[in-house]
Amino acid sequence: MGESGVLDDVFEQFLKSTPIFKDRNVLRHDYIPDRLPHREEQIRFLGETVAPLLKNSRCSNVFLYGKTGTGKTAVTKYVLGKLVLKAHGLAPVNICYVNCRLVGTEYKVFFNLCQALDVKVPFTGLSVGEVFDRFRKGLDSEEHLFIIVLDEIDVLIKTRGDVLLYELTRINETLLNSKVSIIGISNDLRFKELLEPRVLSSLSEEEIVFRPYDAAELQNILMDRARMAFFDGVLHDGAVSLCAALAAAEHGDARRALDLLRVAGELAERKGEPSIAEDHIRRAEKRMEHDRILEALKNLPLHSKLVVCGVYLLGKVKTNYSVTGDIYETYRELCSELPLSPLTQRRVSGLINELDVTGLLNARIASMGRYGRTKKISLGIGRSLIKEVFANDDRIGPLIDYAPKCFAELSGSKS
DNA sequence: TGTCCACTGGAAGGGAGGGCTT
DNA sequence: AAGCCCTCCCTTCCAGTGGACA
Repeated sequence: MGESGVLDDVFEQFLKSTPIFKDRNVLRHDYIPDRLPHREEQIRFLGETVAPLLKNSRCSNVFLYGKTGTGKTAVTKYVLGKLVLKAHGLAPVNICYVNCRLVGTEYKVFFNLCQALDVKVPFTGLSVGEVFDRFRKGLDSEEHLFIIVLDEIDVLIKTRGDVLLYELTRINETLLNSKVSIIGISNDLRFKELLEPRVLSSLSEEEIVFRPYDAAELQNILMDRARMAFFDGVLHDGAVSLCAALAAAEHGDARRALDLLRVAGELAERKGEPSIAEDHIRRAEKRMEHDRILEALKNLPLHSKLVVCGVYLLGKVKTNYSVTGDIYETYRELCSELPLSPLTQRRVSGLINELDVTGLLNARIASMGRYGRTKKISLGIGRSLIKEVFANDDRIGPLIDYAPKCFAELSGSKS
């Protein structure tokens, strides 16, 4: 059978199969539904807080916190969406939503704020102070009620300190025509401790806490969405329960629950199966974890890949763990194979820490007494996964079966 | 009990890449 | 074009450290 024959079969099977999805967009996490079950209280509170804008006065700054997938972003977008509709013709309400983690630096946050006001700034080159001044001028050139939503605000503070927030919380003192309110959203509850007291008190004039959903609540949310996403009778009750239970175990993350449901649906669809059962959910879970790691590994910078590759190769020779020094030696060898000039050990040590945070490696510092103090490092993921990704990598591929010279005698004695 | 290893992690600074003002 | 000033990524330097060993 030729390739086109195979494809014909695929398409035919797809067309013949019972349709699963009515509307799969409903399960994406940027979708904001008309109803947000179990968040009525937060919606009302946020609504009450921003309502003064409708009468042309500034609203209090609000600080929302809770773990990922507890509905902070959804509630914010939902309420602000309604507010903008309501304010039309009444008050010059303007909103800028910034995700600090995606945006990255303080500079880029202001860059985004300027764009929201149609103020032109280059994407690099200016001092932060300069961009801030332009933002302020742009803002005050006409009357604005400006709401700044800083999502994942904790990321910004951890990398850059709170200068930005300090400036922003004080900006109203220098504005004549406009008023600014800030909605801060944080996943990290410890975030408040990192903040200067003045900034904290002005930022959290109001506070809203988002508790994790429990399994029953997640189940309601899933049912709600599933009704819109799937055709009737496609989704087994058991599948919903399992999905809710899995997500509840992982700190009540609704986003994850919805992802599971969507992937499970896609698995069933691809197999041409008429319904989604518990087994699909389980397979979806495995699949998502697998994909997540694959993606993370693929997108690593070259030097980080080499470090992971070094740990992988050492793992063949040594059981358990390796230490920084060994990994650095191996890494240097790999560099000279490519060839590529190696980074310093200090930097590699930093890379190892970064990889530890993402979970690709496990690193913990250990003191070996007379034999110094170092990090014990092992792979955080399956070896087959690494081989799979690196074998298809242009630069790393040829190194995947390399035998580190510095540990040749070890590998020899082992085999 | 003190020594001393093999690092760790903070701090400062360099230079590449970018864009500003004049 | 010259002179500045940013950010980002990296290097260099160095004081600090937990615990096995003498």
